[in-house]
Amino acid sequence: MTTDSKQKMAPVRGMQDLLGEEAARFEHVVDRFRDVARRFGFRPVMVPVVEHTRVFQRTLGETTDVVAKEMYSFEDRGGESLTLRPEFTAGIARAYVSEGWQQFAPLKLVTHGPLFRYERPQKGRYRQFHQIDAEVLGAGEPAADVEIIAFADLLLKELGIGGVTLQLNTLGDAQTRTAWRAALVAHFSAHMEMLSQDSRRRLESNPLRILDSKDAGDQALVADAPGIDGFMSAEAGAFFESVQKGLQASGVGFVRAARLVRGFDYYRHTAFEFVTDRLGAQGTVIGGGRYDGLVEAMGGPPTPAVGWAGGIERLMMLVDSPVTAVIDVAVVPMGAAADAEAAAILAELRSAGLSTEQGWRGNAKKRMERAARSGARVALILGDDEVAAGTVTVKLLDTGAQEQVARGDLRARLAKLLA
RNA sequence: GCGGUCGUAGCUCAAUUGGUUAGAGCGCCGGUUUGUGGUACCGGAGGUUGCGGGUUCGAUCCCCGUCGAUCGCCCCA
Repeated sequence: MTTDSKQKMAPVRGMQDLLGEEAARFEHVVDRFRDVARRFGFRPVMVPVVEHTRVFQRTLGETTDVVAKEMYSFEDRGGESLTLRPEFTAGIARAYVSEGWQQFAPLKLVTHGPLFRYERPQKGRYRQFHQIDAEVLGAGEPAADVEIIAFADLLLKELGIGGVTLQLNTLGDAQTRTAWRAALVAHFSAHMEMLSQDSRRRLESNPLRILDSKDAGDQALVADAPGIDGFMSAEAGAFFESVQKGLQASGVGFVRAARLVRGFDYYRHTAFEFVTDRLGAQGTVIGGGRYDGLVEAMGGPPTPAVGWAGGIERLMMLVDSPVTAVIDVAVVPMGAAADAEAAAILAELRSAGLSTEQGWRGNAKKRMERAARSGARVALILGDDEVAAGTVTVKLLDTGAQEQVARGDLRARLAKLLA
């Protein structure tokens, strides 16, 4: 690439490098996710980043944008079509089938990692993005829906994210959804000339989507479109009722969003989104629902399932308290004898569970500067005098107070100071 | 994929309606102090103004293209 020789190296479009506070916030989101997952009894699952292209084609529905134009697909050296995963659910369902995980059902699983979609990047929307993901496989009870939504709700609380609303809806069972969909198509077809260009296309591909069109003209039509409640089967109605009662009992606040639908074909019953108005056009922070037909479509046994995914980049933008890495102790050795002693002290403190740092270069001033900047609470100054006397100078960096501590008493003294 | 705005040092931004050698703060490196930080003072490095082309005596500034960022649409976490 001779034309690139002058050009600075840059990340691929829509992919980003994170360092410092941003990287720390990313980790913070994942840490809280793991902790809350543990409390809800979810177990980790690992699935590949790459799948056979047909895994996503079959499950996402041929007409969705993700499959039609957003997949990172390529041929490997054997000529097989592979795809970088654009979402988690399909891969997990595939694993459930190919690994015979039905023997463990019901399974409560969590995972997180990178996903890829070839889209126009925007704030909170990237070509490589990251999600946290939770799934319950093999449970058709509304209590599973309640539990997994409560999980997301508690996570948002633990992250201190306010101003997020849980929007809840149902798509009913297969009959309900089919009947409702037919009624919507009839309604919108009757007013075809008033529909926006986009919505005319949706009428073919995904009529439910017209319901949350942002076009003002469409919204007028949507206002008197038939609601799902008129088509709900008794079973589907009872299911939704049960989910709502469970959420209320769990203290999870929500609003009914009758226009909320899901893009993917395999959703049934519960659909939900945690939305915010702080991220521009990308309002959804966590979204999910029930997908009872998916595993069967993958060639597995009929398996009810419910899950959600949350965008880590979006969540980190809403975490307002920055989390900074903290070092307990910074060691400042001066001179060759001190270097050896410092290595011994570092090994000891690290084994004892303290986070430690040491100045590698510069005079005492430079090393103290770095020690202060590392965020350390205590500096250990170690020179020829201390080595000879078998002591360490312990300095509290916030007050500046310092004292001589015998080498053998160091750990006990530090434990007291850092408590 | 479509439309709007933007692109100057590592970062945040200046540069009078097109005019000498493109500046500042922060950060970085060094010094005042080769055993003491968060303050102060002094000095230094660092830019083909995203990239390519055009107009002009002359372009950071005007025009076109391209790449990237950003906002909205589509779709979605």
